[in-house]
Amino acid sequence: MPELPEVETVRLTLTPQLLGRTVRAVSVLHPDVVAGPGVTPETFRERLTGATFTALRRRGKYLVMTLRAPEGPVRMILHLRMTGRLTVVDPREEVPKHTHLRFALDDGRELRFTDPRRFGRAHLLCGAAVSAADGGPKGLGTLGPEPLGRGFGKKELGERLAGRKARLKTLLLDQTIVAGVGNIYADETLFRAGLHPARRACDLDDADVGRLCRSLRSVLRQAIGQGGTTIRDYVDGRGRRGEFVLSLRVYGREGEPCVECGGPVERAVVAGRSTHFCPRCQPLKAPDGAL
DNA sequence: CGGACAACCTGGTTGC
DNA sequence: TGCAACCAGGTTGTCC
Repeated sequence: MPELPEVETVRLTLTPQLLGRTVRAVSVLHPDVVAGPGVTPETFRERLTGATFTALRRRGKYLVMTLRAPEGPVRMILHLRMTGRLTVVDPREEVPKHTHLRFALDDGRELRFTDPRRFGRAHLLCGAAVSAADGGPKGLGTLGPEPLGRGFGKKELGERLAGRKARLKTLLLDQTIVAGVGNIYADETLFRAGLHPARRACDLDDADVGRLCRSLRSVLRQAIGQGGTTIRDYVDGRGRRGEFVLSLRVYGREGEPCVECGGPVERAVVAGRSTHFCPRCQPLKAPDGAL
């Protein structure tokens, strides 16, 4: 599923293929996937036709594309949700089922957005709305800090978790605490930090927060280095699968031996999500004999 | 604030 | 072989 490392990989692989390219034609094959103030499939097509890609950025799980058009700047904000794919291909390639957007580019190639479950959205902002602070999809405005950002560290994470009674899994999935973490990287982070997913944030000591922060950042960085995680649907902007799936230590490994202690990895529902962990390496309570 | 749950969707898997 | 039930999970919204 596209989480921060997958969206970052899509951004990295699309950037050289899109920067400086001009959109020659746009097809909206399903009206539900376009969104934004007053945006219809017709205005979406009109505003993007003739526009040139000038920047691709990422914020949390959102991909933010800025374009320059004769009528002024345009911003397209995409969220892939669960099964969204964004790829640049040869237009002669067969158009897959559930392709909702097609952008013909001036170099003869084509940007496609494909999403079987149709949860993903392409949000369009034009003119003054591009620079407005409150523009774009709701979730974008309330995002917490970027976990790989320069200012982010143990101190900031600790402040955001301070006094919270909710479970760690819940808070890692909360995009207003920290941006970009989903089910896979929440589980992988907690395993590497040796913290049980159902632990209450307010119970953590200083060292726990430090390990949580370091684990979060190292897991995300390593996953970006391996092109993200492909369980089933995810591919990058060139159609390649993510290799971090080979580095997963608990996600999807229910019943298999823990890579640290050899005990079986367990699965439980925490925060309404399938949650994978090693009960021995991630104890909920301190072992007997500890102070 | 915290937690539970439904809704949005389709495809894949499981169980009978 | 067929078919129904269930599950996957990011986000929003509702309710207690």
